[in-house]
Amino acid sequence: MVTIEHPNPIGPRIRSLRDAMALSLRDLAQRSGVSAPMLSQVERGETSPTLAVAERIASGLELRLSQLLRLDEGGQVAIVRAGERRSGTTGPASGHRAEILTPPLPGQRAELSRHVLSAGASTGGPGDPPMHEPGSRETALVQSGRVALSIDGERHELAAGDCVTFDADLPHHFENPGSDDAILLAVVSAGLRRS
Amino acid sequence: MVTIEHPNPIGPRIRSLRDAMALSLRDLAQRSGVSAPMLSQVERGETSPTLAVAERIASGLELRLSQLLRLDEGGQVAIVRAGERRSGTTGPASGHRAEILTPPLPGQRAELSRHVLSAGASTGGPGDPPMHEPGSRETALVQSGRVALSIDGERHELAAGDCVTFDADLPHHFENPGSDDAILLAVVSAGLRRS
DNA sequence: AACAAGCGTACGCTATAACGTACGGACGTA
DNA sequence: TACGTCCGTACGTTATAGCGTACGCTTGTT
Repeated sequence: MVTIEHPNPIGPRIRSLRDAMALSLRDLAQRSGVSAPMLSQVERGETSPTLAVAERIASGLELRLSQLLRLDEGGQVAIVRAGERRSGTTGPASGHRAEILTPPLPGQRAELSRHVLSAGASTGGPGDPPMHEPGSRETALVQSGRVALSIDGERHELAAGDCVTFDADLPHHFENPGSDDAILLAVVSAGLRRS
Repeated sequence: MVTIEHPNPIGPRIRSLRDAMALSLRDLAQRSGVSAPMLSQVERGETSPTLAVAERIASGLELRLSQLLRLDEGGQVAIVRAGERRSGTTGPASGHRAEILTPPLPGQRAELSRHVLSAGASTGGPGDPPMHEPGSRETALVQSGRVALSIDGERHELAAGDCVTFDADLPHHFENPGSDDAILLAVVSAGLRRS
């Protein structure tokens, strides 16, 4: 009999939960409505049960199926420590320093980054192409200093504490017209529709 | 072909997510490695896929299977309306002050808020229901002080500059174990679109 | 109007899930 | 030692998952 491999090895988890509840295969079969031989095959990884059966097994273990699955999903909390930030893209001859604060997870819904602009520095130029995919939105919070956002042919002055939200797929850049460093936190949300 | 009834009608959910992503059955088939006719049967409730196939379908929709299942688990999520957050003080005998920095625009993709926790204060308690809709994710940046995140039965210690990302639809809260105020910026990404 | 492309689903076939029965081993009791 | 009970798993059978092919419908283009 071949062992089926699938990303979430639910079988050992079911067995350990069953043992913790001091149940035999026949006990759990009675509670869940799934046959004992079937439970044995699932626990040993010999077969992949259907969702309908898996829900019954979870119910026999007094869990919802999503809870049962989550027990084997490690690492869904991702912490990026202060010293582990990734450097972002910065403009040429820059004065623009960027750090990405969120982890590089696949399917990450929003990216948080921190930007420092020296006096006179800019995140890009008027002719730069948009750096984000269609449909994405950006929110930027000015933590200190002053910045000007140029987008869609308009210039917007922002002071510390101001928060701006705009379509990130339009050409845009920030610049620091002041004499001190400006610090920005930027949140970019993935576009609504992606192909 | 008889329609199979099972407790979690995942089929319509898959179809609405697929539509929201503007994918055809053949598109999703390519992304997930599950055949288009099979996807059609699953969406129409004609068959219960195995866990192995269900995980591949979820992956094609850029979700973990537990996330996909949670979307249809009614009664597990209580949503706190924006108006309640905007009052600025939440939690009993609080010491927790919150400000929402992003505008209340319809269809807002990510919400940015700032939280101040006094020494010993907490954003909620262990028994609180989850505050965000299924599928949403949260990123929190500790700007100053220290906080502990409790989620899914685990506690994570965070220092100034640390950034944590997690499933916001699971019950969670932050607390300040230190002797000084802690300041958090939180980004919550909109959950998946629902019909 | 004719044609092509894309779509969702019907159908037939194969592989496997899921069950019921029965086996062998371990353990407890007389 | 012999017997009964409980356990997990092997095996054969049936039901169904899962695939590939092809159909009919809709839409867009020429």
